[in-house]
Amino acid sequence: MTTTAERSLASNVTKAEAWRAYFETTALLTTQLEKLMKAESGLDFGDFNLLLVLSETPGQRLRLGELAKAVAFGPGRLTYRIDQLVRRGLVERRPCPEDRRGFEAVLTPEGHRALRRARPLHARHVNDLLLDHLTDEQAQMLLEVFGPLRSRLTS
Amino acid sequence: MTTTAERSLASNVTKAEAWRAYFETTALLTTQLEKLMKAESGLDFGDFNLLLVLSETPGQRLRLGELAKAVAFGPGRLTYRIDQLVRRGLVERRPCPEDRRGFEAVLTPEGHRALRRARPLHARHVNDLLLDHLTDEQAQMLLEVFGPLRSRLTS
DNA sequence: GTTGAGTAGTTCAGATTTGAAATACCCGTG
DNA sequence: CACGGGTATTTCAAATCTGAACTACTCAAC
Repeated sequence: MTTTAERSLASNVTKAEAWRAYFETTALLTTQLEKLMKAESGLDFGDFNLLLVLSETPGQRLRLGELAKAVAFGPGRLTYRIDQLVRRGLVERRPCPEDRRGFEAVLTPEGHRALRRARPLHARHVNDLLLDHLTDEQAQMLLEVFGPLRSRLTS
Repeated sequence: MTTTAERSLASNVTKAEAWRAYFETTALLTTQLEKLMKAESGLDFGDFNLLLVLSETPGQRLRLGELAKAVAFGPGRLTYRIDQLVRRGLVERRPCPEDRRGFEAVLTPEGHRALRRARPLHARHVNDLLLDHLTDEQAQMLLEVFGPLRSRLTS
């Protein structure tokens, strides 16, 4: 027979294993993806995600704070990264009219081109490493797990 | 009617969304976990994982290279981190008898204690942030997705 | 045993990240 | 309009990470 306590214990064991698998594998996955991306396009993961977020926003512009939240960067890190992108001409830093404390990052045409070049590489690697190995149900489940989690963590 | 092409397109869209949710949420999650861990125990994520891996190994010792693989650290990074841990007395670096090029990291009693202290904190946060929100089926699925992926990436 | 290709770890310089101030501005209240 | 607490971003030093040499050793072939 299986008691409630035993069932809940078994569940916790599975959950612990799930955490380990998820956590350790994610480290491997992002490491490898990062390496591939940096080697093949000139954009590392951080660059790519910043440009991606910008590209999806109306006017391809975003307040620095919003951008920071979107990619989970602290303020110092964001300033540094944006400086880098500005120096490379992929992004413009422009003072914000409504709030003189603020700035917005604007995707430049170069930035757009760089993103366009990098995107298929990125997609290919993500497919190769992860998505092609997922059933539709698994993908659905990932969405159901991480979507709500994102809201919870963001709020 | 739904053609094969349309179905596969829909599937790819879901998969792309799943990737975004997974990837972005993981960044948020690890950031917050890192912050909580560092604040409450003296161990950050890297320390914790190194000690954890060591603690699970027979004799609580492991060749540096193995350890590096286990936590997905490059060689320079591992040397740096192990130095840190040695300095704090949590790990001992000991020459390897069978191979004079090599060293093994050994968990010290202090290291064991530090891990013992940190573990419940870690578990609590992981539960709060993620595991408590998962159904058993979802946990099972995470295991089924990331377990094989780990093997694939490790090999 | 000498040579030479390969492996384990370290070192070092440069790049990036962190965390804690510092600066400039916003906004509500008196 | 002056005050003061809050927000947006930058700055700076210290910590950490990366990648490319470099050192010391192994192992197999000659």
